[in-house]
Amino acid sequence: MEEALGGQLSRTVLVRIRSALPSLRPSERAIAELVLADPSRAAMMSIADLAEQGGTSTTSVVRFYKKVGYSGYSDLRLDLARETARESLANNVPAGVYEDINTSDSLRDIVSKIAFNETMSIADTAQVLDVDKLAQAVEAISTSRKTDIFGVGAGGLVGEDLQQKLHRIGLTSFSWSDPHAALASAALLDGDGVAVAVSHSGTTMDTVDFLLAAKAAGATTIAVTNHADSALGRTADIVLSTAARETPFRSGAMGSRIAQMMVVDCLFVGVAQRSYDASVSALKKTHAAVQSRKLA
Amino acid sequence: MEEALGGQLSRTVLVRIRSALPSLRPSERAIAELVLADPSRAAMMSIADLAEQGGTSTTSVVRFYKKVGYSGYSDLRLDLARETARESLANNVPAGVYEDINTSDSLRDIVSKIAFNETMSIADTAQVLDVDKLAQAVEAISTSRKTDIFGVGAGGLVGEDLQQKLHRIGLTSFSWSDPHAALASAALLDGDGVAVAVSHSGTTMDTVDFLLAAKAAGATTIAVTNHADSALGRTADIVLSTAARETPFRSGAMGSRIAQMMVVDCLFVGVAQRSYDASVSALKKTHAAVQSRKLA
DNA sequence: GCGGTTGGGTAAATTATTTACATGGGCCGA
DNA sequence: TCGGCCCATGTAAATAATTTACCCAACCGC
Repeated sequence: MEEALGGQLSRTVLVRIRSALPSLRPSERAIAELVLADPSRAAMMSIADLAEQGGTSTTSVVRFYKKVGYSGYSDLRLDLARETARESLANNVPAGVYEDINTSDSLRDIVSKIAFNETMSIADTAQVLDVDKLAQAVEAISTSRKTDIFGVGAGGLVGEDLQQKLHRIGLTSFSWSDPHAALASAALLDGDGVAVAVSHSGTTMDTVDFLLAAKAAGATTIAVTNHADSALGRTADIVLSTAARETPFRSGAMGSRIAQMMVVDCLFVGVAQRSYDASVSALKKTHAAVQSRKLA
Repeated sequence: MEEALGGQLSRTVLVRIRSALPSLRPSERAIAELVLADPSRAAMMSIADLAEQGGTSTTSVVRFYKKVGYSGYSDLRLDLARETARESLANNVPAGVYEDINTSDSLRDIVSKIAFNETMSIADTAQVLDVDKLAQAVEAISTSRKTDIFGVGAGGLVGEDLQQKLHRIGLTSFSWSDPHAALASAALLDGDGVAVAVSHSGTTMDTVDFLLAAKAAGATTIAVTNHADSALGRTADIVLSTAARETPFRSGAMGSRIAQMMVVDCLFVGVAQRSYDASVSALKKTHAAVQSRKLA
């Protein structure tokens, strides 16, 4: 009973109550049984409620939770709430989220499946992402004079996102959507430049050509791709791997785009952190700049 | 917010707090931020504790939780406990992921924090997303003659993403980045048209103007925003709410963009599913079309 | 039947919460 | 620049919850 400490470390209230049961006196036991019968309801009752429903007094309720090991009633209450929340979650895993989306899915199913898929894409990518490589990429971009970014289709949007972000902390970067313009810019890079290519498959010719041009010009090349051993991956100096789940509606490219965004965010925050004060001040300025276009 | 009912049915406290944030007064917001910074700790604090730590008074704490939609403090407390229990189970969360990113974080920490933040943004959004509203939006877009999409900054990228997706299944849609062009196109909409606006805050003037123009022209208007009670939300016929976590590096807009993407994906898949065969065949064609630009 | 022990409760003390009301600072019109 | 008004916030009183102090009754062994 000496483990006061607020009770938050306690494992499983219900188990403790159950094991204390034999040592409880009748009126305390009545309370215990009430709690065990419906813990989530109990969590929402006051001491007085509990006492009344158990046909006893508030004092007995107090004695009950002290014997179970709590120093205060709200500690018990919170633990009860936590534990029931945990259990309801465990029973709540929506069936079939792994499957692809089909005609019989309700909109609710679709939302669940997409949420699951995208969540997993992020989690997997976080796991797969090589922090050393990320550090190299951060270093390269931070010290770069100019960063050219290229991707087509969905990858292009991710590239634009990175460009917007880098720009906002005062770095010079360009995101190209036209392959010719991208090639031209890449050709003008030098040893102080960086080229970033975004492609899920890593097989898009234009994207590979872009990195090749940048490499030929002497720049550091970075690839964001799901397939490190693709043409793109083999070309790049630094490969940042995504781990997207591309199940539902394959061509929607939902998981891959989310995973790429996540990598780009890490890249951005890593770069911003290296010059923290300058970045924060730049972000403040850029934020303030758009405030005039906002309503109250 | 009509779901008082003691709070036990409430979806995701943190989401509610976050979306109420802009409408809170400074001292209330201090409390809100304290809670968001460490919800599980907040669950164990009394009103007085919270007031003291927030440098304000108990009254402000009361006003805070009333605005967020709770009728009593213990309701909030319990929900906080439930939710943090759920989250810590969902992805046995490394310590400190709630905090903002700071100079002492390693790259590994950064990756963890971003992954957690984005994962939760998706999960929260999935929970908060109103399926009926989504169905209405899907219906409107599916039967629309033309869909105009507008957003600025990060919202613009999300809009482009939606445009690309709709286009790929053969629907006529445009994503505008220039506000004048957007207004012009919106003005030409009619009852068969749909306008989609993407804005986290819902307060960007250009975006609101765009929806107003579309509405005046007779089109169905859809808003994707974190703040349903913003100017944008009040303007739109259909509001699709996101529930982004905007903690780390606030202006990075990472959580909001991910959440918006997720909503857009649901919209897209919903629309695609309504005409499943046509969509799948269109997707095959568009996929095949870009194969020629790919390497073996 | 009498001291002591055990179970249980009443009511008072303490602490937490909610509500009512007061204050002060900023903004707008004159 | 002044006065009034409103908004944000706080102080303090009222209420409701909790915890503690203390009391009573039943039972048990002698």
